[in-house]
Amino acid sequence: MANIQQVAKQAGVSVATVSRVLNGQSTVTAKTRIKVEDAIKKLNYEPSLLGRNLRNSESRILLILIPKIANPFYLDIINGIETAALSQNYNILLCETDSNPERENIYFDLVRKKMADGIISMDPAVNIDTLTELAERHAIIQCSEYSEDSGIPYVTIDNEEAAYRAVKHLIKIGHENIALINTDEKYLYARQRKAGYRKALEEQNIPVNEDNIYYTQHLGFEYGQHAMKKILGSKNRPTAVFAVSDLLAIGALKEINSYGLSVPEDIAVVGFDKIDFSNMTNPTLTTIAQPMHRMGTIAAEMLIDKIKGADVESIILDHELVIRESTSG
Amino acid sequence: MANIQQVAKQAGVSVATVSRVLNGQSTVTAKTRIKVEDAIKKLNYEPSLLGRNLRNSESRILLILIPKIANPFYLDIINGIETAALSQNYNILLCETDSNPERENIYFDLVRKKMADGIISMDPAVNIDTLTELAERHAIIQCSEYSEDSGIPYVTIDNEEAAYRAVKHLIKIGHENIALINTDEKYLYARQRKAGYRKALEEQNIPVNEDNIYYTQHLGFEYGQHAMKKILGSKNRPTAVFAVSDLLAIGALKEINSYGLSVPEDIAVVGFDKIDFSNMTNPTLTTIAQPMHRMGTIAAEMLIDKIKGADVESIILDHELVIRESTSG
DNA sequence: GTGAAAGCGCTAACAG
DNA sequence: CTGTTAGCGCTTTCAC
Repeated sequence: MANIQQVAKQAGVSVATVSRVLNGQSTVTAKTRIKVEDAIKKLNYEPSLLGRNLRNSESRILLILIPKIANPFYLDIINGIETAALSQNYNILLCETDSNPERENIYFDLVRKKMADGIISMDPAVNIDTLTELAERHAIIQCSEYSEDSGIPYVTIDNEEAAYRAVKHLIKIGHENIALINTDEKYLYARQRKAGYRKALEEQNIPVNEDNIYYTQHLGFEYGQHAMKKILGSKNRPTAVFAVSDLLAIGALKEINSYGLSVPEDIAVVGFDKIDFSNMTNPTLTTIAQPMHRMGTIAAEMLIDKIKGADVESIILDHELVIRESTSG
Repeated sequence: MANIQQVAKQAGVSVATVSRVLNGQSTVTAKTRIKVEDAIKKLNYEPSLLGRNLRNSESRILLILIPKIANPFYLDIINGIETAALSQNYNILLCETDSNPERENIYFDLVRKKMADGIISMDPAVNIDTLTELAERHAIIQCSEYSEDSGIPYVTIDNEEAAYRAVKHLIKIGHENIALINTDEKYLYARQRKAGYRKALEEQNIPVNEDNIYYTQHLGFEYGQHAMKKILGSKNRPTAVFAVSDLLAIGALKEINSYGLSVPEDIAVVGFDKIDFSNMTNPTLTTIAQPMHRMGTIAAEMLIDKIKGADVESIILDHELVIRESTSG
């Protein structure tokens, strides 16, 4: 494997000149350039990023922190990040924390040790104190889930407003007894979406019944199934369900079917996220669409700006209610 | 940000000694060690991997090449790879090629330029010539999908045998008119699974009807739906379907439901892969389980061995037929 | 327009 | 047991 010295010798120039050609600097004569390019070709030379990165004190690697790769919610965001990153010559390291602090720390270490230039955190369970501390000396952006107090710039949607619209839609088509399947309120989005649910009900003077609010520990499909089982067994069975994630909603859907009831005739269902599978269920799922891809590209651009030393402002993006079969007979 | 020199000065020792402490070498006095550790703490020092990696001529990064992150098939394998990699202090760069040669080349360049130490390729659409050429100078392992000719070590299952068992199961429960939903035969696994399908039929003297074999361009859900639509419209409607991927099978399931027929009463369905969602459908899907996680850890271990210069042998792992509702009324 | 030389931060061979 | 020093491969000033 040739290095820059051997190329220089082969071309009969100095390493500085080879470096100039490599970096496309225009201060090189056409003639010299050709000589160098020939030598590169002849030796099959590839510049080492290890050398370059050390010299430039950068790794050109971006960390993405997510709790679970398996959660389809992140897919489009990741794609957006990747597109933006690649276009600026950055690569992304996808880090699944599994909500495990040890794993998280392995990845934090990567930026502490300069193997990564910055972090996009999408993990609701991230240790926000450590993240905040890290943000003092490193570039960090929060995406989707965030903590206002941390002072770390974020890009997200208005979760309260989105949940409000979802529930308002259910009310508009005639429902009053609406259950909420929420996750643990330690997560900001859970609190925000619940607030939206409350707001929609209260606005129509429908009393908020705490018994109608169900909490799950995780976002998995089975948890939605489980919550729905409880709902179906309750005394005053709701006629509609709003779940704070599609995965939960799809679980609910399945449980309703197994129970012998129909969606939306007996019970209407609304999800949140518009994951791919929300279109594959029977019936298809009414849900809230977030501009995932855009959120990703914006997060990446914010991060890269921050790495370059720029000041970066938080952004709130638009969302959309997608009405499908699960709320329209 | 302190460097090793400043730590050495602070501790009143040489950089070599600091390096020894960092790397846990036992040739350092307890007293000196303490001095160094104190200095490290005091300066909040973190060793730079950029420097270390250049010096060691390694990046400790492993590339994983997959066509689509969104394909749930890869999730567990990736998890397995990650577990094995992390335990040996490697990190993984998840590379989605989108079956796009340009993207692929960006990632290949990463190993050419020493920013990655090796590749685990799971992309059936990979440019095998380039990969083979790359394998001359770099560590590469094929996982799941492979090319025998390339000479690159692989870990996979016996696709023909697995498909054979799946179809045999359908025959055993009474089916004779069995359709196959396959993908493009440019992929080895497609050819192998079809061979298994043939073998099972021929073994029972059931003639193989080419009209019963349907091809899809991609592995997506919609393609399964589409293929099933054709099958339902055929003159001599099959009573069972074997799809070479769960995604296709789930699409077929949905189409059958929309058509007003029942699974498995009217048509039995078998998939392949045992992705998480195969358990969320109604009815749940009979499918072939591959030891994904193990396949991942083995692939990672093979790759790391290869990076270290060892000789590595290909491995074929066991699979399992998981019988669920879609084939048992 | 090109070259010489310093240095990014680290490890390891060698000497003592 | 510890220090001196060379060098991993590259970029970038500073001279000429």
